[in-house]
Amino acid sequence: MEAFQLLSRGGVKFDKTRFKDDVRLFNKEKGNSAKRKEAVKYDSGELPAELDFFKYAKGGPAVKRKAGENAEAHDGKRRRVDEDEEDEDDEEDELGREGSDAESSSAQPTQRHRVTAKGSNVPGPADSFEALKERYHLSSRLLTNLASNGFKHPTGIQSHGVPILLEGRDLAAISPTGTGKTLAYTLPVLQALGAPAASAKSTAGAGVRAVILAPTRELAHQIHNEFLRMAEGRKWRIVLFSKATAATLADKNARDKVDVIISTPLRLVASLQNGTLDLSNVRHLVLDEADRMLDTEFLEQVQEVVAACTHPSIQKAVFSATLPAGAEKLAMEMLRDPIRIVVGLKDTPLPLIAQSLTYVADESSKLPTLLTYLSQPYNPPVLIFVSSQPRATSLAEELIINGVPNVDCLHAGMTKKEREDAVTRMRRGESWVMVSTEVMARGMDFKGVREVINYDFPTSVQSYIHRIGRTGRAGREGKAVTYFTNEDAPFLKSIANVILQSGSTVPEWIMKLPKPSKMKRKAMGKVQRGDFVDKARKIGRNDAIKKRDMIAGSKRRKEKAARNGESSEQLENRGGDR
DNA sequence: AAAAAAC
Repeated sequence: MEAFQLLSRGGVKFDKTRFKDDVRLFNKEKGNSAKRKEAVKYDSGELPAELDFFKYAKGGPAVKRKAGENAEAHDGKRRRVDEDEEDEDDEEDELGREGSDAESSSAQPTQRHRVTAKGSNVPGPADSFEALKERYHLSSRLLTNLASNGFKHPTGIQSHGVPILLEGRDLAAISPTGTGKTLAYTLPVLQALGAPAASAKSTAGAGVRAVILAPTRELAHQIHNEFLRMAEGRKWRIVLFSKATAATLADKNARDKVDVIISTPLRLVASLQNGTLDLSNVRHLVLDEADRMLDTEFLEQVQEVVAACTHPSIQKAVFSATLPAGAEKLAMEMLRDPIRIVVGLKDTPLPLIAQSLTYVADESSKLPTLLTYLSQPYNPPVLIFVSSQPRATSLAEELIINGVPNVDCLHAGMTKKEREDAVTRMRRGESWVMVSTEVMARGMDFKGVREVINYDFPTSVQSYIHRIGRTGRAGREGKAVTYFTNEDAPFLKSIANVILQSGSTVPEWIMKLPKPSKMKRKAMGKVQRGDFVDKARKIGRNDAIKKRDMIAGSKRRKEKAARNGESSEQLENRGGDR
């Protein structure tokens, strides 16, 4: 526990302004002197030099890249793919930076990914932000804010999605992680607001006019930041809904001056049930991470929010990088005459994320494998996913005990402040190794993340796609490693298929594994350690795979053998399970 | 299929 407290040290207040500039620093944009100045200001002032974690990297014991080299390489690559957007939540950051990165890129983002649109009277895409101004009178203020935040060219989801939303249509948008989805709804919502509710000129009626729902606090916070950046210079009241802000809105007068609310569902539902919130004037409702929001655990809450949005001309939109059939059906049912657009291949990670699978025989082999990995040169920060809160805590402790520097931990069991601090350290590049649960899997946009390690196997293809999507954002390269044990074998093939589909390679023997359903049944049926994979190393993979079918019965054999006094070694040589 | 997250 002591070690864990270490994790929560460094009580840096989460500060949006500062955060924004952190992001800029990462981009080390050239040719934007205004931004550069700001960056410099922070560099020499509030922001510690360590913000540039490459410096750390240089001095750190286990880090391979040198300061300049890393950044250079990174920059060069970024140029190749600038246009995709990020996932659901991305900050504009990537996108915007994207713009600056794209300076040398002649390719149009929108041509990079195939975009498919379905629906009636689909508006054509806009090739540039200026085109949005011409076609839809996108406000000069928004254009200015786009430019000052470094957004030069719309990504695929932006050029297709923004016109649809500006025309007031309902939208289901599927676009890979890190391709700028957040901005794709931020712009139209702000454009539609017009005069702030608080201003005398407002004709919008009383009460909040736009609601954005996201599955985690961290993501809601990030979206809020994005809204604030695009709203700069306007008096819109954009509220990140929390217990504290909800309290201040208990007063109806204050409430009626709010333009946009960004919230997690339950928080909103609580206020609705209190009677301290009225959504009858909401004209725009966005579900970010839509498939997650339509999960059974969230569905009821979301439906309650939807039901509370009673304005007849409400526009609804859902965004995600993944949208399984079940979720899509639910989404389509709540939309009116929707347009559905898919950027790239649905449910496929970005090809610029280099993915690999690493076999670790069992749980006990994971930590040594990770420690070995972290003792060699790597690219910080590394984001490590585990399956539960206790495992996140204990893995972080283990890493600290083993001398890994700058380890952080983030899960929903931590206090609000601890969570905020962890995010801040991450944003500043102070974390080299961040151990987290599924809470970080979706939407979070940390530009610097080079590597994702799935220490615990993801529990779904969607989880896999979102987790590894924390890297490779806004056209950058990324690397994702997934550990698998014998117990994960039943789910291995589905992940392997995803990897193949997105252009990375997997060992041939994995693809020869039988159908997941069949394997799963075997795994559930008492095969303790279906360690056929382990055997594969000794006796050749194909043989091992054949033997796998014998594993189910092996326990019985084992018991019998034990009775006969046969050693497990002998058993193993016969190909039976231990 | 299974856990995490939401207050």
